[in-house]
Amino acid sequence: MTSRPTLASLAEQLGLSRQTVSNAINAPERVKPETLRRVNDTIAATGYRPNAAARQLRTRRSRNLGFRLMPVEDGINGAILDRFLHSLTENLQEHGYRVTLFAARDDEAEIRSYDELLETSDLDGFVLAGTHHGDARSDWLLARSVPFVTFGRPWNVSGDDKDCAHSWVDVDGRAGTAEATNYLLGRGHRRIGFLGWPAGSGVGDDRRAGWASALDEALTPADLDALSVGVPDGTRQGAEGARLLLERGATAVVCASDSLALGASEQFRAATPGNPAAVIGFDDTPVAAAMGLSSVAQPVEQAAKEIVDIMRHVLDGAPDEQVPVTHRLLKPRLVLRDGGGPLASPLSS
Amino acid sequence: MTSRPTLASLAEQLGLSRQTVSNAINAPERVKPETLRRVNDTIAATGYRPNAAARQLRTRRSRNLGFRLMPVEDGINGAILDRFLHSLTENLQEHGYRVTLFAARDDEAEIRSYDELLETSDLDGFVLAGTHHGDARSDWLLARSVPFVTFGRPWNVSGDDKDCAHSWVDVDGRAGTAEATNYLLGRGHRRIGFLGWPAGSGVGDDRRAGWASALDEALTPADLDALSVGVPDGTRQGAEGARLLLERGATAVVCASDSLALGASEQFRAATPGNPAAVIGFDDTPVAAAMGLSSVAQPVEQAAKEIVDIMRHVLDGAPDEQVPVTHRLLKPRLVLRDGGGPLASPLSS
DNA sequence: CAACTGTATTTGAACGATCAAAAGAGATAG
DNA sequence: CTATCTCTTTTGATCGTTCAAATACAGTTG
Repeated sequence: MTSRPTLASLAEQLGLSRQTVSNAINAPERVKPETLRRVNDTIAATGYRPNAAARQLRTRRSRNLGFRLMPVEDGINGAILDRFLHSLTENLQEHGYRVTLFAARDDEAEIRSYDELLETSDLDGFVLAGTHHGDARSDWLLARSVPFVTFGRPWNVSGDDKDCAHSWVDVDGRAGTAEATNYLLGRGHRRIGFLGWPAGSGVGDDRRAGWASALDEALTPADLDALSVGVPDGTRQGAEGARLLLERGATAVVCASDSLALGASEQFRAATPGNPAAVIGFDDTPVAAAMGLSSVAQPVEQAAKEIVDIMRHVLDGAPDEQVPVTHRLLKPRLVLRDGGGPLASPLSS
Repeated sequence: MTSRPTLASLAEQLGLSRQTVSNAINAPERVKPETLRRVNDTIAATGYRPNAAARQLRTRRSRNLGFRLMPVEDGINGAILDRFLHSLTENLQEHGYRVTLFAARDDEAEIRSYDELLETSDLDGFVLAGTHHGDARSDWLLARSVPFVTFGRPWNVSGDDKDCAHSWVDVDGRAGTAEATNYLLGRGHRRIGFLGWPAGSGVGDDRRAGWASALDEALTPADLDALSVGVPDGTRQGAEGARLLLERGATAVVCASDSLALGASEQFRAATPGNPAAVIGFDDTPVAAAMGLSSVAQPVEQAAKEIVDIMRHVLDGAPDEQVPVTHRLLKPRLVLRDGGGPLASPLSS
């Protein structure tokens, strides 16, 4: 066994030239079928693999995409990004791409990283999670026409998604909370509260809107107003908010996150012992599963797949081809559990 | 603004040769101080960054390490790997290394990935999580003398770590459960149970051993035997196991995971209403934090740092220098919380 | 038969860095 | 004055691939 085979060594072995072997790999249609077969045979026999660095040097493509790891926050909601990242990696891998991670404390540091990673030319593009409108990061990338797709809408103030200059894939939170609310309506609840975050966050307001739309006919605007509470994310805050909602006569609650739902569920169970809590969370995190909490599940695997599709379109397309900006809104799925904590009996439905 | 600066363009600008500029970057001591200053100035002025691909092609180093994303399991314990990965990325980044992710369904597929990633020569080494003795992966990597460090001991049957042929960093689970048990002893508990997994898993047995050693004097062997329960990981199983322990007179319990602890805590609270549950989990996952559960925290950040240190030693050292195999066992930390779920009152200690 | 067509293959250069060895400039010694 | 040594800088080759253009060859065509 000598050294690793290269194009040149293969070519010599076959009595061909480098370039023909190269063509057999990258542009098979240019090569005579008979030759192609011979080349493929020896490639298989020798286990030849093109050297990534050499290829990258010449083509200026690394088949590597960057993903920024967000600072670990509460970790409950972080779990969903974990699943996303996993799925992203798998999907990209199938198409010969890889994910390179990088960490950054804030958006500014993230941009510095972009610069660095692009300058050394080892990344072809980026996948961003959680952009906001006027996001310095997307602006920076757009200005340099670096390929990127975001998981999450930019939430531009105008509310008009059409003018967004970059592709994104997101989950329709509004549809999710609407479905959750409708489910509770179907179970006979009327005074269904919404436990979310302080107004102003795109995601939060969207989720609230779904709840409000579902109750549009069942409740008066005044009631809607009373039954909507906004608190910072967290279990304790969730319990606090739920207490308020209970005081205002809520018999069920739809939450903007599983953290909130966890706190709320505890509060509801304490208030109405014996009854399974009519609390629905968001994100279907492992905690929700462990606690038997119903929750709205984001189809992160599908999101990752769609993002990869868009990316491939951009990266594998002809160099000058102008790929249209794509926006995809995915429907979440309501996952029903007994809702009463790990030991509660199943719903008698 | 023309095109990206290269060594050659810098050299021309300075009236020097490529190699001198290269030396200024990679071996400053070989360059006259005055020249070095001039070079550094123009590097700063032009924002020059060496092209990673070209460098990689020549040096056969990518400054990229591979990390396999495990299949998402329960996600509760997955959170700890998430933190680890984050810290790993940050630490490597500080030293000019990057993390490339890849997914694999099983060990065999993982090995195929190694092969692929190494052949195309874009990875310098790997960081593995969760190895076991006789692990095909570590054997494969060792046989090819690919640099790698594992997070987790290989748990070889002999129990003798000394003969392990590769470097690892791990957390001393035994010390963790011992500390937890001692804490409960200090609080007046005597019949302290252990809720773990079925015997046979290295990690699980290690954690059980810590509990047993702390109770060595307080309990008879028979009691120890009765107060140790092994069940598959999960909240429901934890509750089930805790029921058993309560029947056998346990007043407190140390668990091998937060999932188990979560179920146990629920069970204990139901059995002794009013009292905060004397349940201690393991891993200090977000769930534990959210539920106010005490737990043994693994210093994953430190583990990541140590792993990076070892890796740097191997990769940045002289090519022929034989780096000694390193084993590091880190002490976990007991994180105390009220233990009574999100709404329970704090301990009246 | 010369001129054209199209297909299949080859050649030389380039990508941007580093390695190995040579060369130039001073200093020191014999 | 030459030889030797050290310090600094330069030269030419090389890593393995792809690009752009050239070549070879067979088949049409007027």
